[in-house]
Amino acid sequence: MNQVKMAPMTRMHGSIRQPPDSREGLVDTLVTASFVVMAVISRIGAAHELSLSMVRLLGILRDRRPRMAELAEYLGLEKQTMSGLVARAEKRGLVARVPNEDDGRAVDVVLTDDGARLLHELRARGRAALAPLVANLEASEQQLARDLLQRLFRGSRG
Amino acid sequence: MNQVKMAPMTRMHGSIRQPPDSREGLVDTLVTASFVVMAVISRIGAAHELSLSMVRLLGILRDRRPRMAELAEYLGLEKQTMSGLVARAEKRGLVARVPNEDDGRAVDVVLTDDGARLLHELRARGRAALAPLVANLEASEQQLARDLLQRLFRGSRG
DNA sequence: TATTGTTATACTCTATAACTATA
DNA sequence: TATAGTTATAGAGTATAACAATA
Repeated sequence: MNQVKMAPMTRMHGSIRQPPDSREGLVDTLVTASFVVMAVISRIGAAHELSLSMVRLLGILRDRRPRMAELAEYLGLEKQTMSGLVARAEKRGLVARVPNEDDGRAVDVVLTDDGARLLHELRARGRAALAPLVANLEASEQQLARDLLQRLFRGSRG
Repeated sequence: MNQVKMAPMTRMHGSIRQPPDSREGLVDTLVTASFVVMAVISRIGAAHELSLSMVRLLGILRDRRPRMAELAEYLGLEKQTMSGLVARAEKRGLVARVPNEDDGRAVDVVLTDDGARLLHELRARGRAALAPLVANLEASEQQLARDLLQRLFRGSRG
C-alpha cells in the first residue's frame, strides 16, 4: 500500500526549475498563468496582512453593495465563513455593515474610505507587479490577448 | 474617521452580476481570469478535501523530487508551514518523505502511488471543468491564446 | 415555515520563535 | 557557525451545527 512512486531519476535532481513545455495545451497554460497571477496578488496582499479572500472581498466591494448572502455565493464561501471574514475586515475599518432597507434580516456590506484607499493602492501595486509580464508582448498583442481572454471567460464571474 | 463611502445608488441594488467591461486592460482581465481558474481548482480540490496549497503541492511533485526547502521557496511558504503541509499530506498517504542521499540534513518529498492517482484525477476534472470555456474559442484561437500566454509568462514559474 | 445572518466549535493553513541534527 | 528541518504556539480561514430575528 502507498508504495513510493520512484520516477526515473533523469533530470530529477538539482534545480526545481523546469523549462516551459511548449507542447502543453491551453488549459495547462491557463492554470500555470493563474498560479503566477495569484502568487503576485497573494504577495501584495500579504504585505498588508490581507489574505486572498480579503483582497477579493475588497475588490468586489469597489463598485457593488452586496448583502452577506450574495458575497458568500460570489466568493464560494459558506455564510458563516463570510460573517467571520466581514467581521475581521470591519474590525480593521476596511468595510462596514449597513442594515438593508428592504429586508430587515439582510445586511449590506460596503467599503469604508480607508478600505477604498487600501484597495486603490493594492490595484496600483498589482498593475506595477504585472507590468513586466505585459511588456513581454507588443501593444497589439496585448489587446489581442485581452480580447481572447475576455471571450474565453465571457459569462464567467471572477 | 472611516466614514462609509456612499457610492451613487444607480445600478447598485439588485444582482451582484456585472457585465464584462470591455474597456478594462490586460492586467485586469488576467486577474479576473485567474480568479475564475482558481475558483475551479479550489472547488475540485475541496471535493477531495484538498486546499489550493495541497493541490499545488501534488502538482509540483508530478515530475519533480524536491527537498523541503525547495518546495517552500517554490510555493512561497515558510519552511515550518511546509513541514505541516507535507506532514498532513503524508498522513493521508499522498506523499512520502525520503532522506536525501547527498545531505544528511535534507529530506526529499515524493508522490506515493495513491498521490499520483489522485493528482491524475484532479487534472482530468480540471480539464473537464475548463473545457466549456476553452470551447468559446476556435481551435486556431486556442493555440494563439496559449502562445500569447506562454510568452506573457515566459520566465515565470507557476 | 423558510430565509438571513450570527455564534459555537473544530480543523487546516500560515507565521514567528525555539529547538535538534548535520555540514 | 551556518543550514535543513521539526516542534510549539498563536491567529486567520474554513466548514458543520445550533441559534435568533425577520419574512
